[in-house]
Amino acid sequence: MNTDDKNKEQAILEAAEQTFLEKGFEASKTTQIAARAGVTHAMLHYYYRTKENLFNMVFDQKIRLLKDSLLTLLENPEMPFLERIRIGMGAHFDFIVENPQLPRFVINELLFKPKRLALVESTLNRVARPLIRKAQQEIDLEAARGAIRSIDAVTLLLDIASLNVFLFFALPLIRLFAIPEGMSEKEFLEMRKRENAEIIMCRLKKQPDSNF
Amino acid sequence: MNTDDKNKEQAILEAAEQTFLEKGFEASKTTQIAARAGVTHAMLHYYYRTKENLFNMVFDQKIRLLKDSLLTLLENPEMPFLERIRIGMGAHFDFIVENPQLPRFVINELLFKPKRLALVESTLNRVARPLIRKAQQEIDLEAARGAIRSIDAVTLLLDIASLNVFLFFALPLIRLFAIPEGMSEKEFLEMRKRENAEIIMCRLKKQPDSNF
Amino acid sequence: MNTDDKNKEQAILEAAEQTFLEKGFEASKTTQIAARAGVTHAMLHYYYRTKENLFNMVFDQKIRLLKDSLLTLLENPEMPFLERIRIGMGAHFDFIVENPQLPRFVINELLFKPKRLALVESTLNRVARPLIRKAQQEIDLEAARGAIRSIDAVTLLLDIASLNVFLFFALPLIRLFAIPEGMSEKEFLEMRKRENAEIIMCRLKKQPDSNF
Amino acid sequence: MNTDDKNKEQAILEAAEQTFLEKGFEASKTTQIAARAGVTHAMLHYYYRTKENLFNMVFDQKIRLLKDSLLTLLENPEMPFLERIRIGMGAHFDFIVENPQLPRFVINELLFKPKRLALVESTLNRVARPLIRKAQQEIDLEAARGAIRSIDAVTLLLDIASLNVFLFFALPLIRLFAIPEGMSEKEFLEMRKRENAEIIMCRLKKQPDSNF
DNA sequence: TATGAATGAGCCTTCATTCAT
DNA sequence: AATGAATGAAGGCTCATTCAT
Repeated sequence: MNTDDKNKEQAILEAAEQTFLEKGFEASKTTQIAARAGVTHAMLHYYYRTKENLFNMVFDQKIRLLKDSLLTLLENPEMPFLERIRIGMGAHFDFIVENPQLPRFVINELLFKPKRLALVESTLNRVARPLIRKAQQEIDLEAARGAIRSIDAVTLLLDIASLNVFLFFALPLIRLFAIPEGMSEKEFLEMRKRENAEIIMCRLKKQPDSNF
Repeated sequence: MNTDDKNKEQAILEAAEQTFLEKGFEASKTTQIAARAGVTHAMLHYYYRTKENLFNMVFDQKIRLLKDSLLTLLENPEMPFLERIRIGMGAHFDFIVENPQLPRFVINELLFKPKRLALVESTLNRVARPLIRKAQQEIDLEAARGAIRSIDAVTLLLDIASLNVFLFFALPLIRLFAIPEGMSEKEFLEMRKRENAEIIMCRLKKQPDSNF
Repeated sequence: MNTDDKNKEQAILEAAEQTFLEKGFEASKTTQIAARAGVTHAMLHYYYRTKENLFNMVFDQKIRLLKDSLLTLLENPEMPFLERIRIGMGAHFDFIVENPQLPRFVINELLFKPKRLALVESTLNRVARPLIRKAQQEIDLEAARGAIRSIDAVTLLLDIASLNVFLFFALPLIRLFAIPEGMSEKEFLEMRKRENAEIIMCRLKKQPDSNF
Repeated sequence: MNTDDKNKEQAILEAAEQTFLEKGFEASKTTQIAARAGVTHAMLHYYYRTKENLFNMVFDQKIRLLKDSLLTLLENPEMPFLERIRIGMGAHFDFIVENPQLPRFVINELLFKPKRLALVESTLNRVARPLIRKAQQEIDLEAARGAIRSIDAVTLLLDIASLNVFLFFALPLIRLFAIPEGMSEKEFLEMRKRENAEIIMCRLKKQPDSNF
């Protein structure tokens, strides 16, 4: 297999990735993917046999990307806890900026397709549970020494994910009328990044009863 | 037209609604919708002519539902500002509990389909802009009298929506391993509702610089 | 059956007639005919059972009309032969003006549908052959007494029909660019009527050898 | 692509041509065309995409054929005017003998389909008008020098077309009972060819007033 | 490896016709 | 008599996949 072959195979994969991310499995057509990759339709099936198979390649790569990025985010550099959260949130946000179609893809093609979700369930249990347990331990430690309010780890992670991810679902709407005059989209996103971190900081910060 | 007849027409609409909400336009098949409704395939076309048309009926109803609920949420009962936010957030949350598939439907079929988004753009501009302006005025008033921190209205709304909506995207995942032992899903959602309100209250509350 | 009923039945027949004449059997739809007649689709089938049957009613009526008109044309008023030809041609021409869609209908639905043609073959033989024989006898008589050139009866009839009928096939084209400036379509048709008669007269007129 | 492949594509086109010529667009079914061509139904769509498209291929070719033949007919060999008319009429007649279904096809699918006629209107104006003008000039010249009676060019062309074309519409009828005993169809057509030319010659010939 | 050709299955839709009331 | 509802059959078309070369 020479470079050219690899290129073709890769071109198909990239065209498939773009198409699947944009439209999902059903609305994507192999003919169109092949055309986008600049190869014959038969070629696509020659390399990847079935649409399902091609989709799985893309899917697995995206899941791997997601897993890797999450693991990276949860790495433990020497840094105060809150600072690490703040940095981690920023990195998460930036990751989505780089992969803006990924959240929708994951939700539509993984979370809301029971069959596919079942396939990754065991992996999730194996990988996610320990991570969350570890995170909880650290949070408890911080709370115990009075650095932050006590909080459930899942709750915190969900808060962060909600703020960081949902923005990108709302973006097409926001573009229509909610970006302030004179502000570029990039600036808007920067502002949101700060806002999101701010909210989480505020949430974690030790404070008097929120009795108002 | 007796009850049975109406039932058939209605059954098709309901089957279509479920199917479209679950799978989106492309992945939904009229044959399958008809089967689900317990009618012949031709019957579906007899009542609704085309798949597109049937979809639009469902779509329009959902958009109307969304619009009505938003307007209700933004109504102005006699109540302190923060309390109104809290109540409104809860109502919003409850609305999604009742319509858990709606957010994904709106995102996939409206926000990420440029043609469809373009169709409602003018309506959005007409309806949403004034509401936001009004909200901003009120916020500014509250901030001026020192009741809350100053905040951009869009930012606040986006914060609220993010927290309330994204939860339901993550739910299939959460069900797998993140609901604490002994807690029902209902209890979990109740907890999240409080958490979301808490975060927003915290965000709005007047406080010293978050200099930690 | 009261007047109203008859009206409905008649309305269907008329709508069918128009539609079948315009578009032929296959391109005509019973739904459209019913709509055109202002009755429900089921009504049409209630009265006429099948599309085929409805078509036959229209068809038979048109064939009868055609036959009657031809018989009228070939009637034998007391008049010199050539004059009778001229008058008959004009009447034929006028008949087509009144039934401009009939020739195309007959050609498409009768002459070029072998099955249908077979159905009327025996009738034709019975009716047309004697008429032609009689015409030939008269022609031969006239020729014998030197009033006209000798001619085959079928040839003459075909000449006449060609000139009178084909004009109406060419009319859509003629309308586009061949009607002289300042001449109305009606005037154009009058001119053609005279021209056609002129040609036939010329053809029949006793003359020296056409050796040029 | 070997001979067989081309044959298949070609076979479809030929089957389509025959079917469309026989029945027109609406009454022709792609399934039937495919069967007639001896290929699967999907194959037809593989090569020609849509029925409309396949029809257009046939249609355009027929229009081209028609145009070319007309231009050939109007070519200007060195020959006396009347002789040229006679030769041209014969060629026209022979062209229809070779393409006996063409006139009906043109009338039904072009002249009586306003949309299609509109499509070619500009071409017609561009091509036909000058030709007619030129023909008129020549006629006027001949008339001026006393060689023929004066006549409108459109009138003459219509006379010729009527006689040559209509015959083929009447042919199914003529076959049934109007071909003289002992005469073959071929001989009959030869006779008609002469008759048609004779009539036009007679029409053009300088003569005393047709006052009989 | 590469590809044009080929196909079966399935989808959306229309339509003539029948049925129940 | 009248009609809304219902349906089987068929039509046009797409698409993932396979085959022959």
